[in-house]
Amino acid sequence: MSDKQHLYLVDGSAYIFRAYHRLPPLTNPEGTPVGAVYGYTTMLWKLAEELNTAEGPTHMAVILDKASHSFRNDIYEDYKANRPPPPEDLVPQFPLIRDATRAFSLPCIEEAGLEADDIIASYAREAARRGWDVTIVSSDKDLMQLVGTCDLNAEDPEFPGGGCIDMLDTMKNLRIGPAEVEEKFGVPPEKVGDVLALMGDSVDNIPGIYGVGPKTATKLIQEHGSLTGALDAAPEMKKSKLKERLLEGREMAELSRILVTLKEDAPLPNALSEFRLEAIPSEPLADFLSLHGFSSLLKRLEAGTGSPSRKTDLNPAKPQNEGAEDSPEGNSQPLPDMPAIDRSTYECVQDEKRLAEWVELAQAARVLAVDTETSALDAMAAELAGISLAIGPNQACYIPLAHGGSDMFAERPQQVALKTALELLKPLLESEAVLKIGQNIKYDINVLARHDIAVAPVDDTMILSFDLDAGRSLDGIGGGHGMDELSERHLGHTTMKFKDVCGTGKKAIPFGEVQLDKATEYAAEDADVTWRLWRHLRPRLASEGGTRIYERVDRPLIPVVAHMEREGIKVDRDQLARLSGEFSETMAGLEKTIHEIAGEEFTIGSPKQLGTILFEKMGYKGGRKGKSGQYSTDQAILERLAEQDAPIANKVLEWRQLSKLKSTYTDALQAAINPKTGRVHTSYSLVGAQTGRLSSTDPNLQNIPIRTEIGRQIRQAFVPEKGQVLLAADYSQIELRLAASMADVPQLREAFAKGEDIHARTAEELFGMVDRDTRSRAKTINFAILYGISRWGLAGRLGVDADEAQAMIDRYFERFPGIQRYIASTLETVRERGYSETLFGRKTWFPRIESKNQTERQGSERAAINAPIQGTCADIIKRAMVRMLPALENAGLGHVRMLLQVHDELVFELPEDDVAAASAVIEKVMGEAALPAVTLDVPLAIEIGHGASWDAAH
DNA sequence: TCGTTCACG
DNA sequence: GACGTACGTGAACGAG
Repeated sequence: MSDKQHLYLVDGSAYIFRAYHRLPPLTNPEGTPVGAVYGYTTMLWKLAEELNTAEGPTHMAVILDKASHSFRNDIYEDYKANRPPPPEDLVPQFPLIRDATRAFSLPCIEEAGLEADDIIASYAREAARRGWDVTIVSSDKDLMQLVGTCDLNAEDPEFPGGGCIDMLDTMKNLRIGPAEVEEKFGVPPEKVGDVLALMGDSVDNIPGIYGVGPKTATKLIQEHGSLTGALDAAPEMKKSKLKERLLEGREMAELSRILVTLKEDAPLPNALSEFRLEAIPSEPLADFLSLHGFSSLLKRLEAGTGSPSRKTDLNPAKPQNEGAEDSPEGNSQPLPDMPAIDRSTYECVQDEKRLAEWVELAQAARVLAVDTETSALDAMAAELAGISLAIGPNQACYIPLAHGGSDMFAERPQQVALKTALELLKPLLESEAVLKIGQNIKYDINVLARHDIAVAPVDDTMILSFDLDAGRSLDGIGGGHGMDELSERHLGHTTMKFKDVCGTGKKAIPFGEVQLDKATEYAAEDADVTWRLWRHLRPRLASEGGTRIYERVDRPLIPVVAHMEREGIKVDRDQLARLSGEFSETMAGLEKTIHEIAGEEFTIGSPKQLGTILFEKMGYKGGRKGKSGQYSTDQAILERLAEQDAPIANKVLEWRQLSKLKSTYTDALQAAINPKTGRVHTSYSLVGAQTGRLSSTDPNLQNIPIRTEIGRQIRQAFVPEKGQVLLAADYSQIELRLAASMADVPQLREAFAKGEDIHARTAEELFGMVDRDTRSRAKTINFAILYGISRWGLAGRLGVDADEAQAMIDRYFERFPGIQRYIASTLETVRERGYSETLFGRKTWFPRIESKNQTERQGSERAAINAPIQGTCADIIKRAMVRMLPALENAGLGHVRMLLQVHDELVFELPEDDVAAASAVIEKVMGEAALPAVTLDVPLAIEIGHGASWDAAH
């Protein structure tokens, strides 16, 4: 449909307020503030660039608010009465907004007595009625009422098809369609007005009903269908605050309903056809840009790159990475052999005979999706509530095992006894001949391991997704590999949500208290979806080159990491409690001193209050910073103040350190001790970091203090069992070694081969001499290289100006040309293919690598330079972990326990007498972990220590 | 829920 | 000359 019209309506007034608060206070050469104007101009530029895409606008107009008085004030005089006057330095920018709009040769619409929202609504409806698509460029929630497809207009033969209305939030780069609206409000767009009327709006001074916020408002509309429905139902509600408020507030709600209703039939001052976009003439635009000193845009305009103009023929647009995050190519075809998900087909297995039949069916199927339902999220503490199985699409069941037991059930429902069920399932779950598929199956492995079932072999859809698509979806929780998201993306199916089954917050119930019919629908669907995802993702491994990393690294790692989590690590509760006490005391003293110095009491932990005290009350210099307009009070700033003889700064720093250590470590770790095992069991995420690293949560054991003396006391609380020691083995300088090998830097390779001090060698190369200062600078530069260098970043770190930093970078590249070649070729490959690759073939996608947003693009570039190095390091230690326990076993050291992984370090627990023998095995396995798949040009050196605590092992 | 700060590699 | 600083994480806290 190349003749489809697409109208963009830009909500200019709303935009400039956001731009004003988001951008630094720039001024033009004449000294007029133009920050918001600049933001507005770049936004129009961005939209204009979309002219060239198939999705882009064919028509565009900017709508502005003309005056503060509108017809709503005639109805309700307090409408928008709470609005503070616009900030002083924004006022002179309003007229410039019109200039900017004209500079783009775009029509600019404003009408007295009507707000921008009403004009937008009226144009949007008119255009959609004609079958045009409409995009409203705004994030105003009131406008979300308009989103959706217009009904076909059967009575109007001239315009038979309805167009779609959606929204675009250019700041967040988000498209808002009906699904997003429903996600935000819990109701479809046409009912958004009802929700808004109930909740009111303090900014516009729309009263709503007192005490009703978004949550309650949504619930009321969901339950009663409409505002009137909810208000009418109030007298029948059971006695409650809510009921009273609804009864009392009825009038206010009805008034609010009128205020939030958009006027959709306002007379239109211009015909839609006048909004037709052609190429944007560059002279007025160039004049405007140069007048206000927007020289980067001017340069782009002159260079013709990104010059906004509509091409006459729409080339079939080549796939744009930017838009690809929610639909990786080749993923969207429906799977022809799969029927739609039908929850009514799921079976609840409540007797032994039926369970035995299912086991037999699964044995025959050879592929089985498994999901365990439990009372909590902690695999080491949660109780098993039931198990679901799936052997094909819509062939799924739920086996309740511990449902009922509270008074929510009249009587405990019929179910197979836990012990009997597990006996029947054990041979199936342990059968070499049956592949068990799970979504994050490490969790199920651990839950079932506590019932003496060793689930194997396994496949994991979450990890399949990670190995195929890491980095491709940048949004969402779970890194974009959660089941709900995968189901949506690959199956086009919206799953039942856990919170709809178990509730949320205080009212949440454990899964075992869910009624069986509902529990079956939810649990069996999870298994069904998992099975389908596997069918979809697994074949992609082979066709997209994911087999190597999945089969050789990540899949074998699952049982290994599961085992480490079950082992846990002992912590000395008394030692932690003692530290907590000490920290509290010291903090109390510091707090007193700080308050005395400040001359008043305040919350030291509040950066906002602290900033006010330091920079306003006490008058220290160090200005405001950051996008929120708040004073920054971070470590670097406080250290600078301390140097300027601000005694309070050091006290605050010390207080901060103790506060952090106490709340994050000494207190939290005590609470994390598992009462059954007496140890702390972290949970590792295998998809936690885009680069392939693990991450650790609940508690995070990958960030236990080590850098300061006081922090190290916490490490001392990590201890072995009696008669044993902790042993820590870490890769020395592994990322630099990998860089030297991958980028081919002969001097560094040679230094590593000889076991030289690598930073000293770098200093020698760069500065021709080695002393403390040059070595330290060299070290900083070495790390900067690993992270993707920028001269500003390096300048900041070294305390030199950008020119000097640039000179050092030039020097570095001159001495080590391999590094420069590596960076260039890595970026080239990533731009071409969209992803980076480790030596072992792990892909990380960078959808923003060609972003037109400079900050975003440069950020992606730095990440893309770092990813192959960090990722290769992750691959190597993962391979070592997979081989470690069998190697120890072979050496007669089967009782050595591997407890923790911290990116380049492994921690073990073993009898003191075995340290020498185990060290030899550990060093060999870690040192040779890349082989035979990859031969590095540098040796991997391992440092090993042991002792009576984790601290002592270093 | 978001932003800030800070613990680690 | 603008970005407001290097890469990758997770937890706690205050504030709205």
